[in-house]
Amino acid sequence: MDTSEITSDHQKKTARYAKAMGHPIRMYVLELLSKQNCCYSGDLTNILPIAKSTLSQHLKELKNSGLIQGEIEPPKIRYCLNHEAWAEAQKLFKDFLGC
Amino acid sequence: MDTSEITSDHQKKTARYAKAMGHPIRMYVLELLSKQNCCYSGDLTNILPIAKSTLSQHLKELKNSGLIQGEIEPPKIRYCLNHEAWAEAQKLFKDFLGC
DNA sequence: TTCGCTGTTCGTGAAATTGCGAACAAAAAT
DNA sequence: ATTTTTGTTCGCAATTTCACGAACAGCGAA
Repeated sequence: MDTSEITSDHQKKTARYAKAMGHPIRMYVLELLSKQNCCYSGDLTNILPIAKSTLSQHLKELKNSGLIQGEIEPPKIRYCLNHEAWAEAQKLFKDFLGC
Repeated sequence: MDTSEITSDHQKKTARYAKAMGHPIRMYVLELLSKQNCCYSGDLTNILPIAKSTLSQHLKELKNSGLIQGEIEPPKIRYCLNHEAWAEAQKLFKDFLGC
C-alpha cells in the first residue's frame, strides 16, 4: 500500500533514523561516536563480540541512514558522526518526543 | 552471539523504543496520540490506507514496546500513550542525542 | 438465538534483517 | 612479488517484518 500521502516527510525521516537506532549494537556505536568523536572499525571488531562481517553490515546500515560517515585511512577506516544528520535527528526527536 | 555484556541496559532499551518507532505508520500513530491524548483503532482504520489486520499488527508492536496501551470499551478499543514509558523514552533519547 | 460491529489472530507470501564463514579487494608491509 | 592487514561482499540459514485476506472472538443490538 502507499502511505506516502498520509505519513508526513518528517515522520518518514524520524522512522528512518529510528530504524537505524533499532539495534543495541548500532546504539553502542552511535553512543561511542557521540562521546569520542571517531573510532576505527578494527577497534570495534576487537571490542564487540560479533563477526567483523556483521559489524560491517551494521556500520553500513548506519552509513545508509546518514548518521555516520567513514573516512578511508588505508588500511583502516575511521568512522565519525555525520553532524548534519545528527543535528537533524536531534531536532526530529526533540519535536516528536517534546523534550 | 551474546552482546549482553557489552551493550548496556539503556542502550538495549533505547534500541527497543527506536525499533518500535522505526516505521512511518507507527510514527504517525505515536504523533497523533501525543497530540490528542487517545484515539480509537477504528478511526485509524478509516484514516490509514492499510488493512485493519496490518494496523492491528502495528498497534501490537507499539503495545509490546510499552509506548501505548489499549483500553477496551466494547465494541471498540481506545488507545493512548503509556506516559511512564513515554517519559522514559524522552529521557533515554534526550541523554542519547544530547538535546 | 442470531446478526452486526469491532478488533485479533492465523496463514500466506515477499522482503528485510541478523548472524556467520568464506572469498574477495585494496592498501601497506615485507 | 608476495604476504599481511583491514574491511567489504557474497551466499547461506534462520528469523523477523510487513502486507494482506480469511477466519475467529467478544460484545452489544435485534
